[in-house]
Amino acid sequence: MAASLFALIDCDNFFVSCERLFRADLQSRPVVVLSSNDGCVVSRSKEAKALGIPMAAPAYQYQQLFKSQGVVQFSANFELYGDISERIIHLLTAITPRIEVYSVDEAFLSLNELDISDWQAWAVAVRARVLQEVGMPVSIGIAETKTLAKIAGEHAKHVAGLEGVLDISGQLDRRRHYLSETAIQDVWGIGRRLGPRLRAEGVYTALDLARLRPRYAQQLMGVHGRQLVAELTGQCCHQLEQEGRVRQSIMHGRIFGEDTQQFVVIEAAIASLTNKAASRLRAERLLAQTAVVQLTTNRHKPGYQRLNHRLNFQTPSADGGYITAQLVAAVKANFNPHNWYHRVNIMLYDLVSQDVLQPDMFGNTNLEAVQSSSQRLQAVDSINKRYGRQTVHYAAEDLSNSWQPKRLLRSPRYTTSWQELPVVRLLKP
DNA sequence: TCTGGGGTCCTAGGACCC
DNA sequence: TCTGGGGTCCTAGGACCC
Repeated sequence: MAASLFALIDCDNFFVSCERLFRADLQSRPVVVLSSNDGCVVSRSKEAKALGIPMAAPAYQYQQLFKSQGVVQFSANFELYGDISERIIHLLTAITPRIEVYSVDEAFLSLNELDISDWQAWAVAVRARVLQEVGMPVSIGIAETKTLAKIAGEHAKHVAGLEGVLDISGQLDRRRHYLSETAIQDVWGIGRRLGPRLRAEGVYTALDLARLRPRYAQQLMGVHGRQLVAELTGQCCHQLEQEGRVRQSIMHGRIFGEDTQQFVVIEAAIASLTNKAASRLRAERLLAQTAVVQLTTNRHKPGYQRLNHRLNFQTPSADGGYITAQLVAAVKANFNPHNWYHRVNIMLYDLVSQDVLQPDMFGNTNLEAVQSSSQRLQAVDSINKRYGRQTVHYAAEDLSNSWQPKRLLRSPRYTTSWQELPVVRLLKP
């Protein structure tokens, strides 16, 4: 079997870089992007990192610093980020169809099929092309396994002189050097729990981890540990995953714009989030057999309360109206009007394809019920596709909008809304 | 006053079976 | 009074990712 070779393409400070695309004036200023409700910092420019603003910092604790240092803040603008992400994927797919879109700002490419002699030069060219055609700065790491490519990508981003590109394939000394320069908690798969546990065992760097006996690694970290050691020594455990994987769940949740004791506000939020999830189900030709609703108070305040309700459907469904009605009824029965509710989550599980609807033990699929609701839903979906999302929606979604998160600092949806296109002004000489 | 949202996978333990 | 061993399924919770 031929040895494997991967490239990781990773956008630099993705959300911030998206905002900068349309704001040339922000190129060298500190910029942060905030989560929904403008709660915490989810993306930071290099300059913002240098000011000591940590990832996930609660924005309210840093307002003073933002002000004194001239940090520019944005609310997350996911419409914009999604569109930029698609453009990059489109470009990379033209380079090779052997691509795994790992997240909104990262993709793995399988390089085995490409006939290239100088990977370093190739990566430099790819990087220049993404910058030229989309305007996005990226880093590229190349190695025999995904875990090693991630590590190479991290160093490509930070080590001066590398210019955003690092190939550590086929060079044991280089690989060892960069592994020894990688702190254990920066290894892909080592999080806030395993990091301290490993350090307590004397494992401080990726190189220390690579040298563990696989059995011992498995004892410490389960089967992941064993795979991690293999990946760090160049044995590929994680292949490229292209589309075709079946999705396990769909979840939508929101922290409310303001905490509430009113049932109608919660009903509106449930209706809206459930219908969003259900239309995603239909877009992927799936049906859910289980739905869960969780309603909670603020966990940062005393007297934290959770209401958790699970429903199993005899006939799998993608009918947002039906699922909403069930979930709303379940919440209503357990609703406590003295609580200040803070957040609601909707989850759809046990997904099956519409095409292989399983009959129950008596041979029934309730096909008629499914078909009549699916005709109605198809009509709704095609209207919304043509005239825009939410053109047709449930009245319950309009009962209140006070649950909707605040996005006071959102930039225009430059590339996805006709009303918000960027405007170019010509200055007279 | 103010602390995101959307996912996946593994494991331990209980219930139950023969 | 004695109190096995092997197996499956389900669930909750933990851990990780971006």
